[in-house]
Amino acid sequence: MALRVGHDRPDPVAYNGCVCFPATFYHNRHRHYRDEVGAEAPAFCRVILEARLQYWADEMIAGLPQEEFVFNDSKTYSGSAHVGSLRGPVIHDVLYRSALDAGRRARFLYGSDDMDALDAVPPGLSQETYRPWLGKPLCEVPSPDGSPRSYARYFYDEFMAAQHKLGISPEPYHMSDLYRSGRMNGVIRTLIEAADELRAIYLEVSQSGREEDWIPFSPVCEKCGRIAMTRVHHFDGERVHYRCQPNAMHYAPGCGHEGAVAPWDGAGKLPWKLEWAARWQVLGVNFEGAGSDHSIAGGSRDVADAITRRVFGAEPPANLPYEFLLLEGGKMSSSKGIGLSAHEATEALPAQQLRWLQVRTRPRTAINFNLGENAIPRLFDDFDVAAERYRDGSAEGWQRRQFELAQVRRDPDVMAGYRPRFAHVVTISQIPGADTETYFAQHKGAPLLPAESDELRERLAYAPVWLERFAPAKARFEVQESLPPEVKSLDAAQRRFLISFARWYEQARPADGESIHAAIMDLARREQGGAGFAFRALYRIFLGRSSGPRAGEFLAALEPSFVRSRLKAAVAALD
RNA sequence: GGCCCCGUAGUUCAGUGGCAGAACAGCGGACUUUUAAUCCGCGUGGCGCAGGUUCGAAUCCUGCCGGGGUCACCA
Repeated sequence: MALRVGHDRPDPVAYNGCVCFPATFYHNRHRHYRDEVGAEAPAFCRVILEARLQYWADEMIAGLPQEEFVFNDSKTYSGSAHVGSLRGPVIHDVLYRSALDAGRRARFLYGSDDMDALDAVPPGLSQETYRPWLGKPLCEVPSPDGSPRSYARYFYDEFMAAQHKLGISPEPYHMSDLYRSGRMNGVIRTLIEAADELRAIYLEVSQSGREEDWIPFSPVCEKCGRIAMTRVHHFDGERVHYRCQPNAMHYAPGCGHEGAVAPWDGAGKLPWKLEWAARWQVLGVNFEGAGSDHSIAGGSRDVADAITRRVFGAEPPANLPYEFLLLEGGKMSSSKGIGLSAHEATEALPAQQLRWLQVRTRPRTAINFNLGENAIPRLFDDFDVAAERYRDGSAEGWQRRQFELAQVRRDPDVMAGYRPRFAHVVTISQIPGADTETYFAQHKGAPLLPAESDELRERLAYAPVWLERFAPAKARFEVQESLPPEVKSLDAAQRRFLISFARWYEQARPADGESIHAAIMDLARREQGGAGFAFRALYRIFLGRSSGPRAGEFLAALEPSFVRSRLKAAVAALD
């Protein structure tokens, strides 16, 4: 927007009870007064910089009139939900918490679209067992674990467990319950009777035609039990007349049955785009973000919005299009076996870091999620930096909110507490017998608070997972149980050093890493060429390699009797 | 082909009209060169390219280049 001094005037912004103007206007005004009036600009031209420093969720909530927010999100469980599916729940949970923090009333609903058909058998499940179920509603398909719950319910429970780990606890619902209880009956009738209008909406909004006798409903076939390929061609006021079409879907055939059934109480379902609009009415949803696949111009969100306005005469929920979570730069696909399920992700890295990863990124930006090399330690580091800035007050307002909303549990002691660097914990965790609690209390400079001990224990518990699955080889080390045979490769200077170091260690009985480090340097100085040879000798006999963690602290953390016997054995082997 | 997102330090990314930032890596130091654990210090930059708007552009507009995503039906 181009502004001219003394001409255009931007819309004022209400902020904290003051009327303010955008920065551009202020600067133009300021120049105008300075150059043409020869005076200071009046005080009413105030630039409120804080306004653009808000966290996106708070800004969004502040801009909406809802007295009570009803957030909704849902998913079809045709298999394990992949980790990218967590983006919707995280975004909605952040908005939900933001609304509550703003003093609004709010609910957060999460649905299982379990009237949808099974459209593929995911890899890992028996093709023979599940092929007969293709095309049937997920609420009817048996669970993979043999339990009485449905296939959809099994994967729903798995995904909700992952959500709970991230601190997300929406109110659950299942579309099959909504249909069977009759709560959908009213909107089903409205939509079936509005078939002509719906056909027009499809044509206008998404440029896709529907046949003249198209009725928007898919009954469960009374003969074969499939729902995906039934086509209704007539509604007589009470019953829909349908045919189970043999060639409608590529993944499973219809049985050819022709019948008529009352479309109420779970006898079938609405097509997706209509069902979306219908459930908004039934559940009173007034905010629902949509993934970028739905958010295409003329896509399902546009159709659902148009139906809400034109058929239900209501305003559609506020929208927030969001991008996906990509793994290693590519889209995850459970059917191709690429990617990681949400459940697996909560085992591959701590829930707190998984939540942080998503909360720190704005919804419209795709998250490129990596697990390899040092990605996870860096995630810890980034989180810890945010925590430190939160603690010492140097964080901007939006950064504070980002950190608050990233918390799995909003525990003030944890948020403000000391946290050991993850890479540090990884190293200490590999030293057998190390007293980690004491070690990190010493590093902190004070005893650990209960919440800090918990945090340490969580990191200690996760360290072996990272070491085993993702760490580069050089991050791993192992104290050798017996003297490594490569001790023979040590040279004369290293042998002399080990003899004198063993003697010193025997006499000094050192208790702390610093004095050990000092002794190593001291003894090494007696040889030529720096201290490297001495450290390499120690790493060789304890770890079987030529480098390792800081030697002083490392040796101090080991059992003294073990250190003595290993030194003795090494000296003996070198004779 | 249409649409959306991204392109900023070696790397991953913040910043979205007002003095180019952080983390990690790196470099220097903490005993006279051990180290992917600690501490202190140091920012290494044509903000993808070309125009435009503006007093002022990484930020807004147009076009282009590169990367990713998405677009029948179904969901």
